[in-house]
Amino acid sequence: MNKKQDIIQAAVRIFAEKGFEGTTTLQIASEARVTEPLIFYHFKGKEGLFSHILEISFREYFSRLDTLKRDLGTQFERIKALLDLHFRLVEEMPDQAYLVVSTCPAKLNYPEHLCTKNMHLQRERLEAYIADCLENGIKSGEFQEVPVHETANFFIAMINGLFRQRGLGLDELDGMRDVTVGFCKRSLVKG
Amino acid sequence: MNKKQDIIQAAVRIFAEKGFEGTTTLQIASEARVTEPLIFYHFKGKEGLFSHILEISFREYFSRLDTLKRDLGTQFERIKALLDLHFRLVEEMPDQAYLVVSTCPAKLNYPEHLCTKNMHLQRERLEAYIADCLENGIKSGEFQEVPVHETANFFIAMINGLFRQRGLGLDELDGMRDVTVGFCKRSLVKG
Amino acid sequence: MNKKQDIIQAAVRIFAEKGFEGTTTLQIASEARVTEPLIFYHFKGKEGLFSHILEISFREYFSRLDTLKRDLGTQFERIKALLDLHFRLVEEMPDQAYLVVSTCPAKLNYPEHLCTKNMHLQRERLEAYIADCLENGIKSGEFQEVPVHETANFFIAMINGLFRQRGLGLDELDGMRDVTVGFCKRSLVKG
Amino acid sequence: MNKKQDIIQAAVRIFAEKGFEGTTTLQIASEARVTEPLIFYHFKGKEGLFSHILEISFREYFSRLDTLKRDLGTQFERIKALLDLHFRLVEEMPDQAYLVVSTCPAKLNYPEHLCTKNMHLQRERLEAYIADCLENGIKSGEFQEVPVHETANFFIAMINGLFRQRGLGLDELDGMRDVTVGFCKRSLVKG
DNA sequence: CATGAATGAGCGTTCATTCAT
DNA sequence: AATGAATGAACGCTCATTCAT
Repeated sequence: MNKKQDIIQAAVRIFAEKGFEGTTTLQIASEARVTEPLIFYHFKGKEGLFSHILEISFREYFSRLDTLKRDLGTQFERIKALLDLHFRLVEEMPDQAYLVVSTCPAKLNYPEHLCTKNMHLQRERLEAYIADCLENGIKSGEFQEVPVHETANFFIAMINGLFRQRGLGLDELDGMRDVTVGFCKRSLVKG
Repeated sequence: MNKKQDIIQAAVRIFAEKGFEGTTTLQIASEARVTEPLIFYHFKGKEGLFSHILEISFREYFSRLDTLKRDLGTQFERIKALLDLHFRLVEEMPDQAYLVVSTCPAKLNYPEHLCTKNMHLQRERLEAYIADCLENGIKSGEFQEVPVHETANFFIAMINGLFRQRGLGLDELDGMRDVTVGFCKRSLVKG
Repeated sequence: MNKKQDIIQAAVRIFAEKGFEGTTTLQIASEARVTEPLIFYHFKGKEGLFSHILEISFREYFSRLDTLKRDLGTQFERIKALLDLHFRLVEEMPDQAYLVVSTCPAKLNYPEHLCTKNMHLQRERLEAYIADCLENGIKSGEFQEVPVHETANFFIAMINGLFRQRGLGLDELDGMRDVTVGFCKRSLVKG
Repeated sequence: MNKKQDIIQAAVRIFAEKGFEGTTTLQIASEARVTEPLIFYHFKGKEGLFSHILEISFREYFSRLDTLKRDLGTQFERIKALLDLHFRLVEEMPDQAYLVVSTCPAKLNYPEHLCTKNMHLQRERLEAYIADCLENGIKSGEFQEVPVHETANFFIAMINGLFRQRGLGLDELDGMRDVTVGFCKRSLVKG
């Protein structure tokens, strides 16, 4: 079991760094201090290992999304919770986070690919969550009137952009979270 | 001359779709209706072709950045001009735009790579431009007081996120531009 | 004990179907509902298992040859008994019969191989038996005068051809036996 | 073109000696004094090379069958011509002949395989030819009355057996041809 | 007796690249 | 300018085998 985990750990790191095609099974095996065939023994091959990692990453991600509560004080606190969740994710598992964000889009042309299905699922869930916040906030007078669908879409793009930037090590996390939250709050919340 | 352009065109499309490692010279040659050695005759090889494409893409991008005027009416109009520039770019040359955004980050570990240099250059220029807008706007009372550096960083991430999303065909362009501009305006501009 | 037999049974079938090189130990293990190392425990390995099968197959074959009686009524009845023996063999143990006939020849280049030795032994015994029949038959006036050595050789080739054809399921056994016997009888027996 | 032929020549020899699975592309490349990738350049791979060889072998075989004349003096001369054709074939191109006879049967489980189709075609043609000879010969009184279908089948098995034996170098050709022809003549032709 | 984990050796294949023409 | 032939290097993967348990 130890070596199996070593493989996963090494693979996550290298896949994140070099992408799927740019990574060789030998690189993974070397970094995991294991021989190549063991990758084929535990997972079914390079693709299988990659899928396994995606699966556990998406599972972790979706399970975190599940923890978002519907009944917080204000709608903006729900928005903030969503942003926090992503900042925390990228902080706690930066490689996995970046791996998904950077390699999955390349698979969007293959409708049956694990990436495609999960990415669409992710977008649907994020959009539903954000749209719900916005609608409630607008109805209750907490938020400005904004086009719900497009704004949700904008949020998703923004989150992805922050995600990638963070994964690439191009900014400092602490400041960014507050600035992001502040930026969104001023734009959405009335007064 | 014709075939050279055919190669570039094919390469841009396939590199954008499959990434650098995921693309083979045979695929490019086939799509360009050309034989492989011609790629080596015109460019120095796969890497050379890739670099050539990056070079012209970044050149086009930077030359567009150069057209941004410093003395528009308000600072937010300058911000808006920057956003417009990116939306227009992704609309006019979607493959090149997406290619740069999606494949360059993978090279950030190689400090000497064309991608790395140009990406850092891009970030510096964007940051300088946005920071200048923000500082002027804050000083003149047009903008809220925001942390300049972090907000510029946030803008860059946001622009990248929108860029990628658009390149992936995951949203509709028209609505997004207005929503984005509106979102930023409400957050920045006083009153 | 049970599992050891399961392995042999599975191996005979798959070796016969796919040849020695075309068969993997995993295939055998799977079909025998056993793990691969057990093959190495009971036999010494793939080659050992193969040899074991050859050994029992040839043993069975030679022991059947031993039962052929020298003092039947006519020499042609001895020929007929030989043909019958082979038809019965392929009927009773088709996989083993076909396995030997189809995989052994490939080993003829290795003089030390079990196959080579046994095949030469088989040819010698068949030739001796047939030649004896022919010589006696010719001397007694039962048979036409035929070149003994070459005719024996012809018989061996014919038997092998029928064997293979039957093993491949390309003809119906019943009719073939009578036709074969009749064909040889008319050719050999006088008047 | 030279090297392409070298590959074919080497492949025919080694495939014939070791079978399809027992042969490695490296062996072929080495014997042909060529690098492995050239096999994939000219043919599409190991399987492609194998198919190519089968194709030209069967083509040659069938084109020889086409030359068999229908209007020879006697029906037995037609039978003799068929036997001669096979003895000549194995003499002139022993490797190809043996290759087909020894490796094709293993593919009979795959109905779509080139081998399967061509082997069935071969059997049909041989059976049709032999059956025609027998029927005419019986009608005209040249031949004994024999069951046509089964005897044709017997002939095919016999030819295959002789073929294989010869390909394996287990007998001497010259004597065998006369003995075979004589054996069949005595059995078929009246008086 | 039996297995899960692990490996060394080698296989068929791909790919970017070179070279003679 | 352009190509067909050819190759060195490396890749993902399979397989028979070993070993600790």
